[in-house]
Amino acid sequence: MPDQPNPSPVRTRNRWGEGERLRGEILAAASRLLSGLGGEDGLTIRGVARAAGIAPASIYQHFADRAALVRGLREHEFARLRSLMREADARPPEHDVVARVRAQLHAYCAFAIDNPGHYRLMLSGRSPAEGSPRGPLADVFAALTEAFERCAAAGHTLRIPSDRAAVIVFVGAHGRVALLHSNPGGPGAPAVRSFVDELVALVFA
Amino acid sequence: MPDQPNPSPVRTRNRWGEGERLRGEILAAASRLLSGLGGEDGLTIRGVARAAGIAPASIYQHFADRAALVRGLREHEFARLRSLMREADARPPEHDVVARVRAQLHAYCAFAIDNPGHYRLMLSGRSPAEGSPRGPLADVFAALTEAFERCAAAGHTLRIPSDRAAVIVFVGAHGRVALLHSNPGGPGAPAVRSFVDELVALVFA
DNA sequence: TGTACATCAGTGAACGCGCGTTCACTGATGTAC
DNA sequence: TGTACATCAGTGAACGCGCGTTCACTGATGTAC
Repeated sequence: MPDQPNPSPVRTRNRWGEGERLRGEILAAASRLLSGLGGEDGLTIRGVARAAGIAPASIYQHFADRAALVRGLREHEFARLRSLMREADARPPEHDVVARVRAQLHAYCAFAIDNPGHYRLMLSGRSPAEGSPRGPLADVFAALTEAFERCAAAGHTLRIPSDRAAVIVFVGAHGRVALLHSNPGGPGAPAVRSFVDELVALVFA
Repeated sequence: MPDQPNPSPVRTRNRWGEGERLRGEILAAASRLLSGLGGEDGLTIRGVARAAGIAPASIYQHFADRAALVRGLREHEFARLRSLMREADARPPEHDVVARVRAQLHAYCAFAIDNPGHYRLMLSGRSPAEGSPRGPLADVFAALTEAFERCAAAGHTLRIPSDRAAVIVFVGAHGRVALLHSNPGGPGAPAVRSFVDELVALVFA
C-alpha cells in the first residue's frame, strides 16, 4: 500500500461538463474522513485527496484553499442536519406537537452522536462575515422556537417564553452531547434521549 | 526578532536542585500560549519553548512527549478551576445555600469564558486510563451535587433528585458556554450568568 | 469530412515550512577523598 | 586546601516527515470552419 490504503484504487475521470461532480466526491471523502477523526485537525488537503483517490492539486479546482474546503464541508453538513430535523418533525402525528419537539431534538442529538467529528467542526466554526448573522445555528434555533410556539398555541403551558425555552433545550442538548463526546465511556444515546426529555418536561408547567 | 518576539529575552538558568522550577515555567508558558489560541492545535513543543524562552529540547527533561505536556497542562488547569469554584462557594453567606450554588456555577462559567483555549482543551480530553474513572470533571460534578443536597436539606424543594439537578445545570452551563465560544459575536458573560440563574430557578419547585 | 484549436478534468513534481524528537555536547555546581 | 569526578540544567544542530500550495503539463473531448 504505497499511498492509498483502502479507497477507490483507480478513478475514471469525469466526462466533459461533469467536472462539478468531483466537488461532491471531495466533500463526501472529507466527510468520511471526518467520521474517523476528532475534529478539524487531521482534515488535510492531502488526506482528503488520498481518501478521494485524486491528486492534492485537483482539490484546488473546486476550493480556493483549505479554509474554503472546511467551509464547504460545514455548510454541506448543516444542510444534512436541517433535513434530518425536518424529517423528524414530520414523523409523529401532526397534532402531537410535544412529540414533534422531542423528535426534532432527538434527531439533533442523534446526528451529533453519530458524527462527532462533523458536529465538532460545525460548532467550532467562527462563522465569519458570510451567511446568516449568527451562523447556520440560527436555523436550528428558529425551528425549535417555532415548535414551542406550536405547543403553546395547542394549550401546553410553558413556564418561560418559547424562544427562551428553545435556548434552554438547545443549549442543554448541545451540552449533553458535548459531554458525551468528551467522555465516551459513560452511558450513550439513551441517556442523552432521556436527558432531553427531562429538559423538555422542565420547561412545561 | 529572530526567534523570540516578546518574552524573556535572556533566561538565567535555575540553580542546582531547582530544575523542577522549569516545569512550572513551561506550564505557565503553555497556559499563556493557550489563551491566544482556539484549542490544543497550535500548542506545539516548539511554540511553548519559544514562549518560555528555552530550547525545544529542554522540554523533554520534564515531559516525555507532546502528549505528556498536554496532559500536564490539563491537570494544571483543572486544579485551577477547582480552586476557583471552592473560593466562589465560600464567598456568599454560609446559610445562603442557593446563592452558593449560583456562585459556583458563575465561577465555572467565568473560567470557561475567560479561558476559551483552556476550557476547550480540558473538555476535549479523552481522559485515558489514569485519574478518576470519569475524568476530572467528576470533581466539578460532585461539588454541584453536594451543593444541591445542601439546598434540599435547607428546605429548598427540588423538582428532581439533586444529582440530576447537578447534571442539568452543569450540562446547561457547559452548553451555554460552548455556544458562546462558537459564536463570540453574541451577548457575553452577563447572558451566560442569567442563563445559568434561569436554569437553577427551573430545578427548584 | 477533415482539421485546427479551445476547453475541459485532472496530474506529477517540486517549493519552503514548521513540526516532534534525538543526540552528543557544554558549562556550572556540587561531592568524595 | 586542592583536585578529580559526578551530577545537574540546559542547548545546538540535525533527522525525517507531512503539510499547503504552485506550476507547467497531459490527454481526452468538444467546437468552428
